[in-house]
Amino acid sequence: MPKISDERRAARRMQILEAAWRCFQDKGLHAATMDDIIRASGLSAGAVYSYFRSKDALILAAVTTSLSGLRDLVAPILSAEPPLPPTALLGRIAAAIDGFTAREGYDLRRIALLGWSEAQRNPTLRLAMQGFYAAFRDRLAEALRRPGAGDGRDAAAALLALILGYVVQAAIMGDVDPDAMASGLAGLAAVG
Amino acid sequence: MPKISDERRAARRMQILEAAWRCFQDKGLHAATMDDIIRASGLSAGAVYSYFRSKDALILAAVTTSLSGLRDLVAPILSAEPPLPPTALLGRIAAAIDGFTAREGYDLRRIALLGWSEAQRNPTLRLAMQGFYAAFRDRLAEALRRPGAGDGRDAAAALLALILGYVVQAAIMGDVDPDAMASGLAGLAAVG
Amino acid sequence: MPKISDERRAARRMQILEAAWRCFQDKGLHAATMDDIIRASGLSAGAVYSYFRSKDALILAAVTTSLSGLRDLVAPILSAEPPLPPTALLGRIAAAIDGFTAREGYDLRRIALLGWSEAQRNPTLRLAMQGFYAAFRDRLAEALRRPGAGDGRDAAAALLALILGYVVQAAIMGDVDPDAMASGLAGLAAVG
Amino acid sequence: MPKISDERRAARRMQILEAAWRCFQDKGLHAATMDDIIRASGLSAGAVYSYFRSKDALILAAVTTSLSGLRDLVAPILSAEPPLPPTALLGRIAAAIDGFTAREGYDLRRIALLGWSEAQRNPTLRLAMQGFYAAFRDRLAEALRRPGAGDGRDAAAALLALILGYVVQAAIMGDVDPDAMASGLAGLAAVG
DNA sequence: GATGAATGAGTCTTCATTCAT
DNA sequence: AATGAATGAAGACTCATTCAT
Repeated sequence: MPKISDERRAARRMQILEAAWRCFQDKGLHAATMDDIIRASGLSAGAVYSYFRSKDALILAAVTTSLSGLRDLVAPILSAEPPLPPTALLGRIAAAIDGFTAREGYDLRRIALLGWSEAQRNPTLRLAMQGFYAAFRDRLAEALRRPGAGDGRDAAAALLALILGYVVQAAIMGDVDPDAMASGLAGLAAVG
Repeated sequence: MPKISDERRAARRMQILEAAWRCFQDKGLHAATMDDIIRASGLSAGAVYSYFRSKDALILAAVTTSLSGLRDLVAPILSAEPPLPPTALLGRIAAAIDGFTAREGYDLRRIALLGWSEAQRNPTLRLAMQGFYAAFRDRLAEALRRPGAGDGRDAAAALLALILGYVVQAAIMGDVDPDAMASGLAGLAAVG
Repeated sequence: MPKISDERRAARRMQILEAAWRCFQDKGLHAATMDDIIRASGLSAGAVYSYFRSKDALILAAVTTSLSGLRDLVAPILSAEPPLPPTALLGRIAAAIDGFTAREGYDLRRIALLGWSEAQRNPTLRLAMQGFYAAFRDRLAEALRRPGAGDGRDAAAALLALILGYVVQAAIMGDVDPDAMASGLAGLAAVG
Repeated sequence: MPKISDERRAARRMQILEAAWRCFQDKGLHAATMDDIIRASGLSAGAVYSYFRSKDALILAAVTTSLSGLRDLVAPILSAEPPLPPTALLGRIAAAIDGFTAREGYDLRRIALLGWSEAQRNPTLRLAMQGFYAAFRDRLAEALRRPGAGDGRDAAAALLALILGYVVQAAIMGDVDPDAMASGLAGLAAVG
């Protein structure tokens, strides 16, 4: 076979990544075997390994790719004009996360939890995640900044916590939804 | 009279559990081997297996025990009289979580993330966690209930999200603290 | 099982080593698989790996153990009194090598060739071999030293070459014997 | 006229062979992968396989080609007139081997050791080597034959042993040289 | 009761070779 | 003719669990 086109390479890569997401979601990052993923991808072992050097590399790619997909989806919400209030921001972002999930056929919220867990023992992954979440928090701070108020740094940390905590509850409990979250934040503010 | 007193049995159990926490934190739930834990506990393989039927049972015990330790620590905060406002609740609970961690010499916040991940493929663990977090959220709802307001259910979900999200940020980023969280929530309310 | 006795451990180790010698001789160091050796040893994979950390470690042990067995066999020849002349030394040592081989049921001369080959890419093995042959050459030099003559250093290198070259010819050609070797050296001296 | 001239084919063949020598010397016959050799040769997999049917065929060619290169280099020494004495023969041949090595940029003495090792499990290679060394020993016997003496057969075996043993010591120890070898043989004769 | 050596199925990964383009 | 992506059968090694002593 002659050189393969870049598009075809990218398509194959995504094909493997989607197989990995499915397997990781079903069995977890460690219990999913490379053989599971290879079979699910429809390729051979050698082919998969020519796209990802190792299982760790595949895990890293699976997690960071889902993270950047999410970033792209959330970006327009953060730069809405005029800026959205925190409750709307929370509701919209949570809904976007749900939509991301629903669209692809596997629950990337669950992949996120797997990634956090893995980040504790995989330094490369940890760094990637730290970078991602730090940038995300910065963007939240910008979206929350108001003339005459502070830099929005703590508020951004709180809003990020709400988002992450939404993901955890969605993955573990399965009984939360974006609107409830937004109204819950409003309720907290009202009691406050 | 049994060969080994109940006290001694309980002490041994905790000795194994602490070894497991150390190993799990260092290497993750799957990468930590039973041999690692056995060695760290100072006992023999047979002894460890006489306390925990399997690695899964040990994982379950490690996670649920850390969860109930946390519950005991947080209980007084929830039943404070007069009831604390949400920001204070958040700040105090986050501080209690940090204290729990600091006191024992291993970071149970990290164990929590490992548990969430594992819960996705381990039904028993998932059920245990769902029960724990549902009860915790109920107690938060009680603590947030005010005469003339709603049942505090959504607010409790939001507050739980803030707490869980604090744990995630603490474990992954390491750059958040209880006070910042509390003031961030206040900031969100102010902007909102 | 309780702690195993040192004797039993040593016996098991030798059992594995002999299985390894057989397999290495039949297939070579790399073509012989751990599975071959495991099967030949009659033990389980885990048991074999509890005695030898890796295939490389097993190779190292197989080669160095055969080397030290040989050293023990040759020692008395080198310290014969009165000292033997070079031709006798060569004949006796070559015969001892043959005997070592014949006695054990596998041809350690062939293992030697495999070891030399492996030493080129395995630094640990190379160092072990350099140490062994340097010491052996020193002992040859002592055995060759005569009052009023030099230090026997070059002569020892030549005698070592004769021995090593004998091993090569025996392994590759199979048509040499100790006596022919000794008389050949005498012939060389006569022509010289 | 073929698409590619015979010259060009021969040049390509040598290009692959030299890549193979470099790789084999660095990593050994088995640890060197076809991919290593393909990359080192600068050709494509298909191209390399059009010159050598299999890795075994390439190994065979690499070893036998180096052997015949050596034979050509040594031939004039063996047919010197008047015939050289054994010590001179040994010194000159050892020096020629060193020169062969130095000239090409990779150490064919080491390739020889690899070949001996491989010959034990590769019958074709073993036959090729037996043929080569038998012929070489015959030529040594001729060169050693003197009127009124025996047929020089044993002496040739001893001289071949000295040469092979020189190669081993050079490859493993790296602390021998042709002159020391020659004077060592003289010393042996003197003590004898 | 306690020990820790042994088990062996299962994991990740490699690599000689082929063949569609 | 030439390319290099794809194949897939092995290979080395691990580790939860058991059970003879």
